[in-house]
Amino acid sequence: MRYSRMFIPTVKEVPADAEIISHRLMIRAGLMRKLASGTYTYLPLGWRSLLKVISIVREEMNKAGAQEILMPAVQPIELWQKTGRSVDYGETMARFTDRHNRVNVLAPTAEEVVTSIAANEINSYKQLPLNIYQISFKFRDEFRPRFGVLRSREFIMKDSYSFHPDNESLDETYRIMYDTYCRIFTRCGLEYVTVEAESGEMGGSGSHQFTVPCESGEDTIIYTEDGSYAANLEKAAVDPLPKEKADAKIPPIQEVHTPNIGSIEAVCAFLKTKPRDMIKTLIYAAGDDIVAAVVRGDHDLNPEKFTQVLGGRAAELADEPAIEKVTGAKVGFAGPMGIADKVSKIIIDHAVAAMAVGVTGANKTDYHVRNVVPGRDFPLKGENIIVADIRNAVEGDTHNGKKLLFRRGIEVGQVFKLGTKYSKKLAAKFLDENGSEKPCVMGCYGIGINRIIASAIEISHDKDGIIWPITIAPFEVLVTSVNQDDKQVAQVAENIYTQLLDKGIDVLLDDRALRGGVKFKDADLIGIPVRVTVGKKAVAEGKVEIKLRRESQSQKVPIEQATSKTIDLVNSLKEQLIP
RNA sequence: CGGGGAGUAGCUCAGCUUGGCUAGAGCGCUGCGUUCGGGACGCAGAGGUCGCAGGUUCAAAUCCUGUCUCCCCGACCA
Repeated sequence: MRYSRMFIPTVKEVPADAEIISHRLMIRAGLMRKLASGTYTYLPLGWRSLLKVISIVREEMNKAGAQEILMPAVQPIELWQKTGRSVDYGETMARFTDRHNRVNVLAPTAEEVVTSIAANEINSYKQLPLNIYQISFKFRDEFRPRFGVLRSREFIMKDSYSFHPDNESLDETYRIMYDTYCRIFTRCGLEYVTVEAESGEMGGSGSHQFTVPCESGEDTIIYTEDGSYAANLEKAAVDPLPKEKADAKIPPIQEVHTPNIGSIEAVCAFLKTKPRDMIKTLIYAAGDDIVAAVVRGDHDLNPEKFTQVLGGRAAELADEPAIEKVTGAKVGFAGPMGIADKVSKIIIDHAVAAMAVGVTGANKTDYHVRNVVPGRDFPLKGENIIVADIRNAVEGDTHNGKKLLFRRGIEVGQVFKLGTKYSKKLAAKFLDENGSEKPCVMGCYGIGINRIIASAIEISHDKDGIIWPITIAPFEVLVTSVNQDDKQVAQVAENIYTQLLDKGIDVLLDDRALRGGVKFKDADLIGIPVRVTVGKKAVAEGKVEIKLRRESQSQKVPIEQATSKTIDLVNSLKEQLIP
C-alpha cells in the first residue's frame, strides 16, 4: 500500500474523552474512531491488525481440532428463558421486539444457540467429542462502557464450545484449549499470566483466565511470589486470620446512640474507631430466602464466594422492607446479634470470627453496640450459621501461608468447564456405548479479539506511539521516502517497496510529499516494527537506513542489500514470537 | 443507578462569573511563496443554527426551565 492513497487519519492532539494509553493511541494513530459510547469504527490500520489477530486465532484453533462455524447475532429470547439466563444476564443483554412482536436478543455469547444445535444434531457418543467455534460480534449493553475498546458494548469475540461424553474427555480438550490459548497470546506478542478464575454466570466447575498485566487493566490478579498460586480477585481464596487476643477483659456490650449515623465511615468518625474494628452485616435475598452476610468493616463481600457458600444460588442485596423486617431497624443499623432465627442462614467471614472485639449495628434504629465479642455476643456455631471465606482478598492476606501479591491486568481470554448446566436445560443428550441417555459434558472458551490489540498497545508503546509486535502490526515494514521530490530517492524507495511486495512482505510505502519530520512522527505513532528510511544523503552514498521501531539506533546498508536485510529482520522478529 | 465534570470551527480549547459591537485562539484544511532528516515559516482564505427545545429580556454562547449526548469516580458486570 501507498501511504499517499491510504486512509490513515493520524492526529496530534489527544482526544479529550480518551483516558488510557491504548485508547489514546488507537485514536491518534488512526486505528479507529468512536461512533457512540462503547462503539467504534475500525479504520484501515485498526482493521488490518484485527484481521491479523483473527487469522492467528483461526490458525491455532483449527490446528487444535476445532471447527469454525457462524451463529446468528440475533437470537430468540425463548432460548435464553430456557436456561434462565434471560434473567441472569439482565439489562446487559440487549433486546428488541420485531414487527411480529417477537422478542429477540443481541447475542452477548452463544451457549444457548450452540447447545440447541448440539441437542438437535448429536445423538451418539460416536459423534463426540466435538469442538466448534466462531469469531463474531457480541453485544453487551454495559452499565458503563469505558477504557476505549477494553469495555465496549460491541466487540469481536472468538467463542468456542466443546461437547463430550464424560469429564475425562472434557479435561483433555480443556487442556488442549489452554495450551492453544498460550500459543495464541504468545504469537500475538503478549506477556500474559494465567490465573484460576471463578466461572460466575457461566456456571460450571473450573476456569482459568488469561490476563495481560498492566496498570490500566480492570481486573485484579492475585498471586504468591513463588508462583504456586495465582487467581483473580473473584476467586482468590485467603487463609483464615489468626484469632486476635484481647488486651484485657472485655466489658459487656454497650449500646450507643448514633442518631442518623448508619454508614461505616460515619460511625467510625462518630465513635472514633476504624473500619477494621467494625462488623458489617449485609442482608441478602436468595430467591425467597433471606440470608445475612457478616464481614469486617474494611472488607468487601465477594459475591462469587458468597454464592458458592449458598450452594450456587445467586443472592442480591435485600430491599429496605426486607432488611427492616429482619433487623427491626432502619437500614444502616444491622448487626449479627439475635437475628439467627430471623434469617435462613448467617454466613460469617473468617476474619470476623477472628476478631477479639468489634463495633456493630444494634438492630435498633439510631443505635450501635460496642464491646461486641464474636462467639460471646453472637454465635459462631449453629444449625444455620456458617463461618467461611466470603470476602475479597486484601493486601496482607496469605494463601497456604504465603503472602498474596496484587496486580492489575486486562483479561484477554478465559476457559471454562461448563459441565452439564446447558446440556441438561436444553436437552443436548446422546446415547453412550451401553445405550443409555446422557447429557453432553461441555466446555467453553473465549477470547476478546479487540482486547488483544488494546493490551498489546498498553504494554508496548513509548512517548511517540505504538510499538507493534510484528505478528499483529498493520504492516510489517514501512518504507519512508524522506525526499519524495528527489527523483532518485523516490525511485530507490519505490524499488525496495516492490521488491519487498514480491517477497510477500506486508509493506507500506510512505510516498507522501511531506517534510521528513512529519513522516517520522507518523511512522513512530503508527508503530510499524521495521522502518526502511530512504533519504537523499544516504542514497548519494549508495545506502539506506534500516531501523526497528523498538530500538533507537538504525543501521546503514547498501541499497542492493536493503531488501534482503529487511526480510532477515522481519523473519527474526517473527521467530521471536514463535511459541 | 448514585456522585462529579463537559457539550462553542474537523481537533484541543478560551469567552459565560458581571447579558451588549461582526463569537475568538492554536492545530488541521485550501491557495501562493520560501523551506525540506524529527510534527517549518510568511501571506491570503474556507469553515460556527455556541448540543437541542422552550422561557426571561430592547438584547442570550452568557441568565432560567426542560431535554439529549459524552467523559470520570463508584455500584454492577466476561
